[in-house]
Formats: sequence, C-alpha cells, structure tokens
Amino acid sequence: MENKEEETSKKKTLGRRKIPIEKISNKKSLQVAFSKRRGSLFKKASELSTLCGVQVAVIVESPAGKLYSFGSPSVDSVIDRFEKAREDGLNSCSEAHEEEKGVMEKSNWWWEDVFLENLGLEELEERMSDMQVLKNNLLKRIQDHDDLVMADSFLNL
Amino acid sequence: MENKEEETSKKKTLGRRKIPIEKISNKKSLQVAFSKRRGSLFKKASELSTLCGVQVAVIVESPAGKLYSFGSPSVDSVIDRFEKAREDGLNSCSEAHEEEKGVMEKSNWWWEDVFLENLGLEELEERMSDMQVLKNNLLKRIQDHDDLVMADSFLNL
DNA sequence: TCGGCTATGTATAAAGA
DNA sequence: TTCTTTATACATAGCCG
Repeated sequence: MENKEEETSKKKTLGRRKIPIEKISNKKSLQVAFSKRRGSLFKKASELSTLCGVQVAVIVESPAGKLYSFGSPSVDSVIDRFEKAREDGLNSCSEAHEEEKGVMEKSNWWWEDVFLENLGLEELEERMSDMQVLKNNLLKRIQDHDDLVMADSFLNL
Repeated sequence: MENKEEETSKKKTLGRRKIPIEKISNKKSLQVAFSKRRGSLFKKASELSTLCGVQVAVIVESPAGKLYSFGSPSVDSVIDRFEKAREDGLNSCSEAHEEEKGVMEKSNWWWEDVFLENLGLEELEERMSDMQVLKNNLLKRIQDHDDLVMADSFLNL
C-alpha cells in the first residue's frame, strides 16, 4: 500500500554518473561525449557572448582530427584581434594546459564491418567526402613522421 | 498544516534564478557573470580536451575589451592548424553566431572512432593502403548505383 | 574583484529506441 | 548517429562580506 514502488523499484536508468576527467577509453562513449560536450561548449560560448556583449571564438578538434569552430561575430575577427593584441604585447592573458596523450589502444580493424551494400548514392558520396578528410589527416600524420616516400605513392588516392 | 514552512521560511537566499539570454543591463551583475562564466567556459574546454584527447582553443573578450584565452596544448598551435585547414578549405566546419546552425552535422562518420594520434608510421601506411581498397569499393558502389539509376530512368522513358 | 552560500537551473552519463 | 528518458552531477544568479 505504502510502498507502491517496492518490488518495482527498478529505476529505468542510473541517471548521470560521475566520471573522472581523463581520456575516455571506450570509443563509443568518447564519441558521444565529444559531440554533446562540443555542442554545450559552443552554446556556453554563445551565451557568454550574448549576456556580456563580448566577442568569443572557440576552435575544437574532433577525435578524427576534423576542426570545428564557433565565433561571435566570427572566428576570424576574434583571431585577428588576438594576433594583433599579441603583437602589441600586454593586453591579453592566457592559460596554458599541459596534457599527456593517453596511449591509444590497438585497433587494426577499421572498416572491417562496414557494409557499403545497402547505402544510397547520397550516403556513398558523403563517405567519399569524409574519406577525403581522413586521407588528409593520414597524410598529415605520415608527413609528421618525416618520411614522404611512401606517402607520395598514395597521393593518387 | 499544509504550510509547515510558513513561519520558518528561513531560506537564506532565493537560489539561482533563471535569466533571459540577452545582454545583462546591470553592470555589476554583468561583470560578475562574465568572470564566472569565463572560468566555467575554460574549464569545460579543458575537460573536453582531456576527456576526448583533442586540441581546443578559446578566446574571449572582456567587457573592458581585454582578451583572455585558453588553449590545449596552446592557443597558437590550434590557431595555426585552423588557419592552415582553412587554406586547404576541406577539413573544417564552423558555426557563425547569427547564422544557421548545424548545417554540416549530417555526416555519419562511421570511422569517427579512428584515432591517428598514436600510430606509428607503419600503421599509418597500412591504413593508407587499406583506404585505397575502400576507395575502390566506394567508387564501384557509386558506379553501380549510377548504373541502376540510369537503367531505371531509361525504363521510365 | 574575490570568495562563500543556497536553492534552483542546466548539463550530461547511461541505456534504449 | 540522433533522439528520448531518467537520475544525478555540476553550474550559477542573487546576496553577503
């Protein structure tokens, strides 16, 4: 009577859980967290800009290496001011952030379970486009290794 | 009986109030809100960087016109990448404040969970090679698709 | 400006659709 | 991946000192 929830005290979810601020190991979780937090960060930046009437610029790299940005009124205008201010010297304050990259786990599968069979033209072309980005990232990484020999042979991609 | 808190309504404060997202008129409040939110924004940026192992840069102007920034690993490195990426024109997506948002959020990124950060040269080249294969599959699929569409349109004629 | 406090608004981890 | 739901963690407006 009183304990209407007694045996059915099965909470549908655990609700938000506390997580340590360190690189998320689970790829799926990391991707989801990235998307949500990137959106929230941009939103916060937008609010700060509106509430205080100030310019703001945010640039973030995705786990895949793609760059996303938000700027009010625009990223470029803020960057210009930043660069200009840095020349003049003393009217900017910055906070650095040292961090160590966690060791990425092995993953030699990639698109093992990627099926192209059931995709529409639009999706296929979308992936073709995405692959272009991935290719650029790969090339960039390879060049970082200061060995362009092999890379050149793949430039025909 | 119902208002058990009536006489002892000793709530010290009203707690957080909801405020509209528009420029704060009261100067004092604006200054306070700016300081708090700037700190929180930087903190969020830092968390995103750590949790997802990605680079982040944030630049904000204070109500007084001073510039504050946060970057991981540094504002400059991220700006450099941003500028460089813009030259290439391909791998960056941005949102302007008053413009339409979320235009480029549509791609599925099936390899979003692919991390190139800590791979060795050999692994990178291996993936480059794999990508060659995938590209061919993609092109073939697109070709097949086009053929089907072509065939269909012919039938309809 | 800089913190501290409180009550409430908001962000978000997990899981499922 | 995107959207929804749920419960909880975290952010923060208004006040004080």
